[in-house]
Amino acid sequence: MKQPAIDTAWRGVARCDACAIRHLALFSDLAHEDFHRIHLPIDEFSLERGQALYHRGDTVASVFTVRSGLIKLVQHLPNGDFRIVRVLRQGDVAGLERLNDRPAEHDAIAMDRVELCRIPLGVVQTLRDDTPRLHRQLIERWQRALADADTWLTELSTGPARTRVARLLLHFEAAAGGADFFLPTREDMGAMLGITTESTSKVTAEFKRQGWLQSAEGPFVRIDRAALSQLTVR
Amino acid sequence: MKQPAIDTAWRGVARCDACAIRHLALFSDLAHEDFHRIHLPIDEFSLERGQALYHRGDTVASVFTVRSGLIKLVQHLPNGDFRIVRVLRQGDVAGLERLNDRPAEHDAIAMDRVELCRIPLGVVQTLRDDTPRLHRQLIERWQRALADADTWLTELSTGPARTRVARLLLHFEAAAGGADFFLPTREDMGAMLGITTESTSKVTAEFKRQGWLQSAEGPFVRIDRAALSQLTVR
DNA sequence: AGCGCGCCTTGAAGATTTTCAATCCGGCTG
DNA sequence: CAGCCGGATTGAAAATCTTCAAGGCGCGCT
Repeated sequence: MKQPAIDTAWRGVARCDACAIRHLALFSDLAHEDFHRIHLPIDEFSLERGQALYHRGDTVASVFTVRSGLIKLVQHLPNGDFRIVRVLRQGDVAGLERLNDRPAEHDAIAMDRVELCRIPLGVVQTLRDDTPRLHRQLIERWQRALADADTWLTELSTGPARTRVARLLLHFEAAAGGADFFLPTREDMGAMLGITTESTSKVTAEFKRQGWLQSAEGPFVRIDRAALSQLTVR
Repeated sequence: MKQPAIDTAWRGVARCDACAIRHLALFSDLAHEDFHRIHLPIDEFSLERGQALYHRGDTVASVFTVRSGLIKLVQHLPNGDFRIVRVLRQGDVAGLERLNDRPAEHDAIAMDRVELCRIPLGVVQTLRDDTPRLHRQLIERWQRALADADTWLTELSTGPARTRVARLLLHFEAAAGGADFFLPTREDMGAMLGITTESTSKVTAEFKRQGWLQSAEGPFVRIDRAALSQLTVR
């Protein structure tokens, strides 16, 4: 069996009760006491763009929460086609299915530099069974993942290319809270939208010409929300 | 708020411990004793094709398990487009999100005659918190729903129309255990695949001409698995 | 500075899909 | 039985996408 491709930047043991993104993370609802119930062998590490967190079929003994950056979940078809079925961002959990002892269902790949926490399955499973709060959090995650999946299908895989790209950009912007956001490669965008890299490029290039998509700091961009929303309607 | 559209054939109070599809249903793992822990005000009823089980935004106080027939979960876009994001069949649970107190996320519509059990939320919630077995079942359902969603995206919304239709037919056949299966309307198939009704019709008509899709008893059909699998590869 | 590499952009031709309109078909109704 | 209705099918033209190929551009490396 293929082993997970984690061989990278190990930052150290985490202190979850002092975590900067605790309000977003899996353990957000744990009470102070819960943290002391067990020793938490949780550590932080990071991946560079393109590195895999795990591959389909892997049976890693951990789940991961994303501290920063973006992780794409990729699913392949026998004929070589593939789709990005979801993108995980800050606070999301990768590898939820491992909690049910299923092998990983996707390839999980860093889209940019990503910081993560590795949480041993055992920790989550124990805490889950003991603390209803964590339990609720977990269900919550399932729900969110599913709602996301449906949205992708309905909004990002329906209609002509221009519409899809517009919706994707609006999504990213919304997810970033209206701020500038990271624009993935054309290939990745295409894989999210079910269109080719070239088509994606043609559309984004046009959006740029129209001034509806402008680059900002570094790899970030901003959009003309109103204009793109227009495209979405018709 | 819109009320659920159930006004139909009420069959009566169910006896879950004697249910014919118990091994598939939500309560499959409950022990005999569990059934006696509470009185189960669960009843059976049915919908005719086209009738709604609930609508997006409804806050029905029940979940439903499908005893027979097919339910489509439909999601609409502001511009009037829509996609079928999943199809529920025997043993599946409709309205899972209600367990988390979220309003329904889709329109749930009968695709043919459907028999259902209505299970009050309270019953599930109580049992869930008391019996780990039911609890595991529930998580299991979430997982399955999510895996389905991903499959739809990867297999049914990717590639040219012929390929998608072929994959859809293979899916249906597999879900029916290789037996003859119910072929939805072209419109519904189109909504699952993200293509127009006409395109769907053209492809299925061609498949019929090729003899890869033949009608069987009543509304049922059978397929040439090998031939359609071929289309899937390239 | 020169180069190579990875990704983006562009064009043109060809293939697919959508659109729009007409017909067809089976079943049901008056 | 004629007529009607809701799908299903078909065709032709127009709109979109994909394919294939050729540059470009920016950036890190030597």
